[in-house]
Amino acid sequence: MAIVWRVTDKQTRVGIIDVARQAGVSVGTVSKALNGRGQLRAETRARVQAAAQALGFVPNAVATSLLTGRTYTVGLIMTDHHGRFSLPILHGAEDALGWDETLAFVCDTRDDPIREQHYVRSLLRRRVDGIIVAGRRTEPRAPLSGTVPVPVVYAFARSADPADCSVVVDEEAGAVLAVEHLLRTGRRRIAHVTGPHGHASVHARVDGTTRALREAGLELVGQPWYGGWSEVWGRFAAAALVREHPGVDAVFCGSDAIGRGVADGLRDSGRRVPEDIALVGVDNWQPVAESCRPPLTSVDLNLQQVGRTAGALLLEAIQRDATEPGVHTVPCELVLRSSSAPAGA
Amino acid sequence: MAIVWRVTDKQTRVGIIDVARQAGVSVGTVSKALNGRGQLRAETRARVQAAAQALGFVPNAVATSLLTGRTYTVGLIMTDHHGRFSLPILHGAEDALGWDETLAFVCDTRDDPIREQHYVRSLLRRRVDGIIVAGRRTEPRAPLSGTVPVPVVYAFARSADPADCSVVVDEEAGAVLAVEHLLRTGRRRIAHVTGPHGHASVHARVDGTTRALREAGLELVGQPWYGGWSEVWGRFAAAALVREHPGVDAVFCGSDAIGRGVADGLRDSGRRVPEDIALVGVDNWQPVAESCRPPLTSVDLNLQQVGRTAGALLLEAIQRDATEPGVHTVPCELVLRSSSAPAGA
DNA sequence: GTGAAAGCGCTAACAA
DNA sequence: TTGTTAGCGCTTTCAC
Repeated sequence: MAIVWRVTDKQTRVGIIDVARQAGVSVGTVSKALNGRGQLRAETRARVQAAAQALGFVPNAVATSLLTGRTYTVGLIMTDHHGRFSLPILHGAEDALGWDETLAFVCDTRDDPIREQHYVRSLLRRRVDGIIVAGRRTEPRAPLSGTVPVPVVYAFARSADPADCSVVVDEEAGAVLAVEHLLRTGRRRIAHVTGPHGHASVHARVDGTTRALREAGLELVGQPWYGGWSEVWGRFAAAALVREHPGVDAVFCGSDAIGRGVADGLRDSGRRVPEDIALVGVDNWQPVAESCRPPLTSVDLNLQQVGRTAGALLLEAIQRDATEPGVHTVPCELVLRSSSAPAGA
Repeated sequence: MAIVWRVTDKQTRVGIIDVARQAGVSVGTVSKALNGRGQLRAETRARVQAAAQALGFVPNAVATSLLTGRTYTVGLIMTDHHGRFSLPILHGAEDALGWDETLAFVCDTRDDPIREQHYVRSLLRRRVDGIIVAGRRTEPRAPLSGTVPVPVVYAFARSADPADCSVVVDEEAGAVLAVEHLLRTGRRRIAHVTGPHGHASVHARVDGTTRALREAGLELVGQPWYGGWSEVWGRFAAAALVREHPGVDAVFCGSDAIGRGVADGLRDSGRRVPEDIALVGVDNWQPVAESCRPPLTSVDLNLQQVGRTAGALLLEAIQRDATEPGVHTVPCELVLRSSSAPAGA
């Protein structure tokens, strides 16, 4: 970080001294007046405020931070460059942290651990009050490396260290939600088309699916169909599925993209959605779920709520100067669209 | 902004004084050693560095900023909450500004001018070196309100004030690119299905389309089809289009979503893409363009380049303490996929 | 009710 | 080659 010493620092910026001079008081008085502290005559307070206003005074938060040790900034480390997971988390965090109080540095690691380390150092040099680490996948991730003397909350992807504070989505319960909905609307022969073997999300959703079915005294139709996260995979799987299990009357899909692919594949195979086969996806990713034919019922991961919770935990940790360890879970929500309307309807 | 006065400020944080003590030198020497300035014996420099290392010293950028007047931070104001436009811009800007030097505060205005004003104030209080304002639509937008004593660069949506510095995409040239490609691959009866009347993007693309056709001595098939940005609109338009103009052999679509809808609509109407009708979209939005059947050729808006240019201009403005006024234009690029393969292929 | 002064952590001039 | 010191802009204690 090359430091440029400003030879002719623009003295145009008005400081508290200027306000003091203008108002005919001392800097201490200005500080008290502007921050509503201390015992001041109302008239004085008003005079100072008028002076600040007139001069266009903008307090220098850098100086305040140096003094108080708090910067009212946080770092958000994200690993999904498209922001589909991290932006909702950011919004939720802003809500919890007070968007008009705390500003967030957003750092996209582009999945490079070196880059991540650089960003953490950068954030710590700038004395952020805390850090939120937003994941792209839900497998536990390695905690930030090195000593991090500020609170850290992991969001979406939990930290592998249980002593850290993490906020995650209850993906298994989300799958249960989906399957129970299908059962409630009269479906009995339910298949599951999902993403790649080896993804934590995939397994959580498989577990939830089989559990919900078992509790209803049913079994999954066939094995889970593991593949990719893409529509192409969904289309392919749908064709194969109806060939192997012609009696299937519902498919719970591991993502909205898969769900949309399945919808198209089923239509190509001459099946009607939802009349013959009902569909539920995961993500509630609007551009996909709403363009699907028919629009796709989907499990919303509640990412904004994840962000809100993470923000709230971080705030508490900052104020108490200690992080609440453990994994905090946020429930999913089912968003109904026409792909899962009862067969009779 | 409530200030919390830390009664027991954690003295655990090691400062330059601690390093000085540890290394047996003065703070001035530590500063020089760590920043590679001044004339120091190599041995001293090494000793100081070792001490800093041992103590886990992380320099306090807040103090440096207070002194030098530069924070090495910028604000990114975004208005598209999903980040489809602003995140690529952010990435480009990071590249130009040096991601290991400058950190960005990301502020989502959620399309609320009040909120925007708050954010600007917040950024200015924190003494950001500059601000990038990323738009969601390409109509000129109102400049940031109030006095902004740092350089501002508008990206994607230009500022309505020509004295401001803006970086925009040459959307009209993008349309020309698309149409010329269709012409080059043997198409002659080209239609245009696009978004809502009244959007600057829509008009730029219509203009580019008609210009390219005129230059080839051709005319658009029918009128431009104005509608929405959605796939649903694309599907609807495609059906109507082939009814009204059965001879059409290509459609330039105002967005990838529209393009994908058109692809589906054409297939439903018994037309083959690209054999009977070629398709080109705009945005090069991967999830849509690649899932399209067939994958959609698309005009890439080069948003990352927009961000890079904006970042470079901002950096220059920061260093020279003056913004280069005017509108800087970034060209589009055509990304070929199978939807526009020659009819013969 | 208001002013004076110390000091947050650091850098750069200047003195030694 | 190294140490000393002033001061960035602000807040708070303490004296008045």
